[in-house]
Amino acid sequence: MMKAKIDDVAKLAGVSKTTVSRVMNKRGYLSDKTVKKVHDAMNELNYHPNVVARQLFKQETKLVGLIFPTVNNPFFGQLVSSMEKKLFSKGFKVLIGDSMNDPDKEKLYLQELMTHQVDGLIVGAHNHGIEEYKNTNLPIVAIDRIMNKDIPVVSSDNYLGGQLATQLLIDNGARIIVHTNDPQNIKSPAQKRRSAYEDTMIHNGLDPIVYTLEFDSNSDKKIDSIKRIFKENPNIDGLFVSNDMDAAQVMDVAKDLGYRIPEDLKVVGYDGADITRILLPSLTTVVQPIDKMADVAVSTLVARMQDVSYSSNKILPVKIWRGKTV
Amino acid sequence: MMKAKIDDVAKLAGVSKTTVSRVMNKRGYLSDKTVKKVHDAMNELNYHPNVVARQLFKQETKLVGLIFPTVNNPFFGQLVSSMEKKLFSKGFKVLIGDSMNDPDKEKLYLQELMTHQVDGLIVGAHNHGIEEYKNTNLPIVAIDRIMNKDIPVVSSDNYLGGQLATQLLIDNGARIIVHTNDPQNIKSPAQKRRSAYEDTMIHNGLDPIVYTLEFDSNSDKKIDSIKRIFKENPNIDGLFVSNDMDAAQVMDVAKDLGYRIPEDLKVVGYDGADITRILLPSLTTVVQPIDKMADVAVSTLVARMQDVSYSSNKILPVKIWRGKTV
DNA sequence: CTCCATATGTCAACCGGTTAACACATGGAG
DNA sequence: CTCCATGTGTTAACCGGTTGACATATGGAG
Repeated sequence: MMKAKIDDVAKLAGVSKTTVSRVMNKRGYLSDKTVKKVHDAMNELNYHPNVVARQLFKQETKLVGLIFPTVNNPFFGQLVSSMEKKLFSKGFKVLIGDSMNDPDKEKLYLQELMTHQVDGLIVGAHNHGIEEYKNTNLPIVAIDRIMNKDIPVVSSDNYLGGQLATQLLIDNGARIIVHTNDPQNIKSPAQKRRSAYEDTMIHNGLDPIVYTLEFDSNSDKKIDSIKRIFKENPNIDGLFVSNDMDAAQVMDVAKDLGYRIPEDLKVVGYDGADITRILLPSLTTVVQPIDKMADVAVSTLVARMQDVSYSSNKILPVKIWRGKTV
Repeated sequence: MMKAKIDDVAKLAGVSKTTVSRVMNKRGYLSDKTVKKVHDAMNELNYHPNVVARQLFKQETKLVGLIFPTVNNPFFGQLVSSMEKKLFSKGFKVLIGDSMNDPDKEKLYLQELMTHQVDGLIVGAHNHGIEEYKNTNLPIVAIDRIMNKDIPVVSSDNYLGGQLATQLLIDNGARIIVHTNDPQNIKSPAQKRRSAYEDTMIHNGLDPIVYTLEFDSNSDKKIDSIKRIFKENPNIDGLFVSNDMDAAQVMDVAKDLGYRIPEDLKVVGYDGADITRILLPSLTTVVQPIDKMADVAVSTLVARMQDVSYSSNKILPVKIWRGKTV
């Protein structure tokens, strides 16, 4: 059975298709009687306008591309979900690309989003050196990463967060403090947390000790890396973990090795997403204002689309959530 | 600056636009020299074909609509993420609608997806009585819910899971066992877990005790409902919670009230999503095969799109993950 | 009488890619 | 000589909705 088209609605309503288009777009003079006739015909035919035709004509898709490492993660999941809601309320729908920290996947997704003629992009993936963004000629907002000077960035204060986390450990007596972070080829915001950690440690006359954890949750390789931290630092008494998922894994391994948290080992995580706060409320963590980041990112993108002025670089405040691990 | 069109590529390559189209679609006879000339021109112009025009002509968008309560939740987040990956590998992109268990939102999203001419739908929202699905004439796959006899359903074995969870509590000595569940107007799979719990309790000569928890995480109202469980059942020694997020909250409240888990109170959750397994590994829970559900749902949808045969009702097995809460 | 507002219709081009049908050219096999 | 394969071009219609320009009709105000 054929889908109803505007001509079918026009015929059933006994008006021209121009009139149907006028009713749909609320344009021109229209009597109440005609409007009702058209709506009745649409309902009877179960007519859905084909936005593809409209998109082609208007050169605008009302689609926004979101490129993020994954949504199966508390921080990114909440951020993407929050942005999707805000964009929907402004009449946009989102196409999501999970880049999994793989530059080739990120390029592929970008390519796909370009062919789908998205009206804008919000990019939170952190692969370095993707030159293709330069060529898109699209309004872009970046999350947590500087892409170039023309693209506004929304982030939380990762440096301050790193300072707060490290200082909290020091102030609570920790001295042999290890920091875990992403590989350095991944230009993620966690690198600022590392810088802050290192600066704060040196400032307190302590030795920075950094371990790299790969971005692939729950793999044996990661567990091995975590075990190596304890093996190589038997006197460890503090851990600043660059994200909450890793923090959970680190604590699990620590407990298996006999450490009591926080008596023997104090732990601070990072992100404080809603899911984490419910599933692991005991974790002391640096809380990013995720919903606020989403709000600012969407507002900035819409402002760019409309060529109105916007603030180029937003750094939103973080705060410490005191659980029980420090 | 204008976006390059197929005519621009043709002109730069010195061929006809029909030849460019033949190159893009790998159709007809083409010399290697011509193919190279066209590709070079595309690269030089940074040309992205406009799939909107193609969609209009071919009457196919390669978009799939996903309607789920939310993605900011371990179970749904993993399920949607997994489906998105599988659909992308088959050439589809997804448009997501978060219905938040609100029938009006679900209808609105469905409407929007229809106007975007999605090629199919995977529906995991559980609002009752949305008649509009009947009119879509689209291939639809449902997750965890019977919509009508024509729509294939993919679910895990919620009844068996409920049995296993309840029996595990009983086998480990619990006798005053409470079950928490969604409101009954929400036709979620959790209702089968409730049935199983009730049947298993009665079968063991015990009284079923069910409490309703609203679907809005971390609200004070929910905390109050949880507190009421302990107030009204001072001799409680077992809890079967219908999802892991609620289980975490229930345990948090229980600990605040002085219960030791599992000594004083044994707890079993449900879902076992990857995120939960990392953030709360101690939780004993019924693990759904989320990635397998995603795989089956996508395969079934694609089969429906291609009018090839498929299995109408897939119930996938669950298993118990023994953490430390039982 | 003229002009304006209201109301609806007609016409046709447009958005960008797809593609069928056919034309023309060349070379080789039967 | 005929037919087929290879290679490329031309033409034009199509997908569905949008919309400007203009036409026609009616009624009322100045």
